[in-house]
Amino acid sequence: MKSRALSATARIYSCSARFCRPIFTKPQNNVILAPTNNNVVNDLINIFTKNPICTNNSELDSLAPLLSTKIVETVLTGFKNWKTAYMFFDWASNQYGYKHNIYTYNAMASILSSARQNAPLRDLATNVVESRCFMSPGALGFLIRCLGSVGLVEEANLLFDQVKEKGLCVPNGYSYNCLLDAISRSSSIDLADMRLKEMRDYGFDCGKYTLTPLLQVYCTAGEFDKALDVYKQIQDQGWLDAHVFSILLLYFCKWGEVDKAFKLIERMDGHGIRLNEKTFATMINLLVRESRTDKALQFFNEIRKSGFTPNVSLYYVFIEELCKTKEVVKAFHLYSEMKELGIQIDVGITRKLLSSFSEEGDLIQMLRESWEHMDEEVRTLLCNRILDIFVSKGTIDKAYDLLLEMMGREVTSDIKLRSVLSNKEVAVPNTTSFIIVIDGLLKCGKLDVALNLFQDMVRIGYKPNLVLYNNLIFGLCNSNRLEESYELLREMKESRFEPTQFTHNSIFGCLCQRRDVMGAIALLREMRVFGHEPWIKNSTLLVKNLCNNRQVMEACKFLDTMAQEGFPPDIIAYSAAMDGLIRINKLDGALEIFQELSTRGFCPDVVAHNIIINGLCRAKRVAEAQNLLNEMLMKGVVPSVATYNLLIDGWCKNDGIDQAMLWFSRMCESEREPNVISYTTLISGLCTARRPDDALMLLNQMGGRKCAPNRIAYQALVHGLCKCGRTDEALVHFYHMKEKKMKSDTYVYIGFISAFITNSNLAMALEMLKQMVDGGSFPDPADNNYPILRDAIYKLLEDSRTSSCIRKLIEENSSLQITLSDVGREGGFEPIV
DNA sequence: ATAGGGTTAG
Repeated sequence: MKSRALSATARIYSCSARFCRPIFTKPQNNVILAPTNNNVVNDLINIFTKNPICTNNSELDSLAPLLSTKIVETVLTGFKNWKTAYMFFDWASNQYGYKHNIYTYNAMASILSSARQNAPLRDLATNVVESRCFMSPGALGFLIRCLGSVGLVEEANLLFDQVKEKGLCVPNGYSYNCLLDAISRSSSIDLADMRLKEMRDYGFDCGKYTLTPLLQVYCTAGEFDKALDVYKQIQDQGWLDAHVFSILLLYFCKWGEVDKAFKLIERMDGHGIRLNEKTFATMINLLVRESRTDKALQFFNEIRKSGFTPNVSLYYVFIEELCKTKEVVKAFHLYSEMKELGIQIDVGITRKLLSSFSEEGDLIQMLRESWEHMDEEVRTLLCNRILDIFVSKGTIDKAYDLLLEMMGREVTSDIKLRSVLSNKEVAVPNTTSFIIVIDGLLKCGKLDVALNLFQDMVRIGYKPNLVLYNNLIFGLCNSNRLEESYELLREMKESRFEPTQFTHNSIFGCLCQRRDVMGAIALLREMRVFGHEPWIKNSTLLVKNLCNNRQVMEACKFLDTMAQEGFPPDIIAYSAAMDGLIRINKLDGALEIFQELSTRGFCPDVVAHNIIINGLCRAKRVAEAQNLLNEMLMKGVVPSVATYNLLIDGWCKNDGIDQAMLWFSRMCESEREPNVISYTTLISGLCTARRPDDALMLLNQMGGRKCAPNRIAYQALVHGLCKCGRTDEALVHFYHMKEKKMKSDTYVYIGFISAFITNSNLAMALEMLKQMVDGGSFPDPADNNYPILRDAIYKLLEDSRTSSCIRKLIEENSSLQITLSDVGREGGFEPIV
C-alpha cells in the first residue's frame, strides 16, 4: 500500500508544477516612465553603482530636482546590491522637495527583505509611520509580508496597529490575511486567535488565505487537534491545495509521524494534487534532522526508482548524515551513484566522505570498486586519506611506501597499490600527500628521511607550505641542527613565507638549548620587530641549562635582559634561577628575587616556596624554613608533599628528628599522603639519630600503606642500620633487595665493610668487598667513601686471617690494584703486586 | 595549526 502511494508521489513529482500563490502582488504602480525619465534612472543607477560612497557630486545635484517616486522605484529595482539600493534610498530621502511614498518604501522593503537585512528593514517600518505615509490596504499587506518573511513578527503587528491608529490606512480582509501570514512564521497561537477574532469582528470573511496561515500556526506549535479542525474547514470549503498539504506533510515529518505523512501523500494523489520539489526536499531534510534517515532514504529511493533525478543537495544531505552516523558503506553507495549519473560532485563532500573512513581496508575496498569512476583529484584525495590513516596508526613505513609508489617508484610493500588495482594507473600525489607523510616522519623522529623526502618533493616541483617549513625547522631545532634550520628559514623566506611566531620560537628554543645567550637575545629583538612573543618555556630552559653549567649569574642577567626587552619572565623562569642560586650557595640572591617577586605583584606558588625552603634548609636555617611553611598555610598557598618532605629533611639533617616526626604527622593530618621520599628521608634521619628500631617500624608502615619501598629506601635503611652497628638486620634487608633484583650502590657495600671492620668481623668485610667487586661496581677516586675503602683493604691485608684471600682478590681485579697503588704512594708502603 | 618550562629522599 505504502509503495503504491510512493510511486504515485514519484509520478507526480516529475510534473513539478510549481505552487504559486497569487497573493504576492508587485510593489510598484505599473506606470510607464517617460523617455527623459529613463535617462535620469540610468544616470542615477550609474552614479551609485560606480561610486556609491560619494553623494556630494555635482551631477547628482543636477539630478535631484528631477526625482519622483516613480523614478526612485525604478532606480531601486535596477540595483543588484542591497547596500547600493539602500544608500540611494537614503540619499533620495534627504533631497529637498522629495518625499517617499508607500511604493518606494515597499520597493526598498522588498529588497531588504530578500537580502534578509532585518535592522534597516525595522528602521524602514518605523519611518513609514513617522513620516505619516498613507497607504492602501494592499500596500500595507505587502509591507507586512516583507517583515513577516524575515521573522519580524512583532514589528509587523506594531506597524499594523500604528497605521490603523494614526489613520494612515484602513486595513481590509487582505491586510489581515497578510498579517496572519506573518504571524504564521512564529508559533504564537494566542496572537493568531486574537487577530482572527478582531478580523471577524470587523466583518471580514475568513477565506482560504486566512485559514492556511492559521493551519501553519497550529502545526508549528504542535497543536494537532486545532490544526485538524482548521484542515477540515479548508476541506469543507474545497480549498485543499498543494500548500495546505505541504504544511501538514512537514508537520508530520517534524513530529516523527512518517506513516501519516505517507498516507497523506496517498490522499493527495486521490485529489490529483502534486507534491512539489521544494516540499519533498524539506521533508527529506526534516526526516534526516529527526534521525529518521532510513525512512527518508526509503522515500528518496522510491522517487529515484521512478527514473527521476532528485536535486543534488539532497544527496549531500544524506551523505553528510550517513558520514556522521558512520554508515560509510551506504554513504559511499550514494556517492558512487552520483558519479555514475555523471553528477558533478563538490570536493568538500568527497573530503567529508573520505574522512569518515577510519580503516584503510574500507578505503581499499572503495578504491577497488570504483577506481574507474574517479577522476584524478578524487583518486589523490582517497590515497591521501589512506596515508592519513597509516600515519595516525603509527605505521609510517606503509605511508612512506605508498607515497613512493604514487611517485612512480618501485616498492616492495605488502599493500602495493598497483597490484590492488591490477596494474592500473596509480594516483598522483599532490602537495598534501607529501605534507602528510613528512609530518608523520617528523613525529616519529625520522628527521633525515623527512628532509630527503622534502628535497625530493621540491626537486619534482611541488610547492611546500608554511606549516611544512615550520615543522621541519622545529624538527631540526629539536635535534640541535641549527645551521640547517637557518638554511631552511632562508629558503622559506625566498618562497615568500614570512617566519611566524612558531618558526622563531623553534630557533629560539635551539639557541636556549645551546646556552647561546647572545644569540637568544639577538633573536628576541628580531622577534619584537615581527610582534612575536617568545615562549617563556624556552627562556626557562636557558636558565636551567646555564645553571647546570655553573653560569648562574649569566642566567640571572639573561632574565633581567628579558624584562628590559619587554618580555618579563614569569614565576617559573625566576624559580629556575632561584634554584640555581641556591645550588651555588647564594641563598641571599635567591631570597632577594623571592622578595622582589612578591613586592612586584607576582604571586609565588608552591614550587617557588619549596625552592626557598630547600635553600633555607641547606643553609641550616631550618627555623626560618619552618616559618615560611607556616606563612604558606596562613596565606592559603597549600603546601605539597614536597614542601613537607623538604622541611622534614631539613630537621633530620640538623638534629631535629623530633621536629621532623612532628611535621610528618602534620602532613598526614592535612591529608597529604606521605610518599616514598617522605619515608626514606625519615628512615635515614632516624638512623642518623641512632633510632634504628623506629626506622625499621617505618619501613613496615610503608608496605602497609601501598607505598612500596624502592631501591633508594632500602639502601637508606641498610646503610643506616650499618651505621648503627646493626649489621644482622642490615643483611636481612640487603638480601631482600637481592631477591627483588635491586642492585646496591657502592656506598651500601662500603657501609657494610666499614661496620664489619669496626666489629672486627674481617671475614664478612672481605665477603662484602668480594660481592661488590663481583657486581662490577667500584667507587670513583673522587667519592667520599674512597678513603674508607682504602683503609679497609689495608686492614684486611694486615690481618693474617684475610691477607692471602685479599691478595688473590687484588690479583684478579685491576681496580683494586689501582686503589692499592694509591695506598703505596700516599702511605709510603711498598707496592704489593 | 604547529609546543608547554621550575621543587623533595640514600
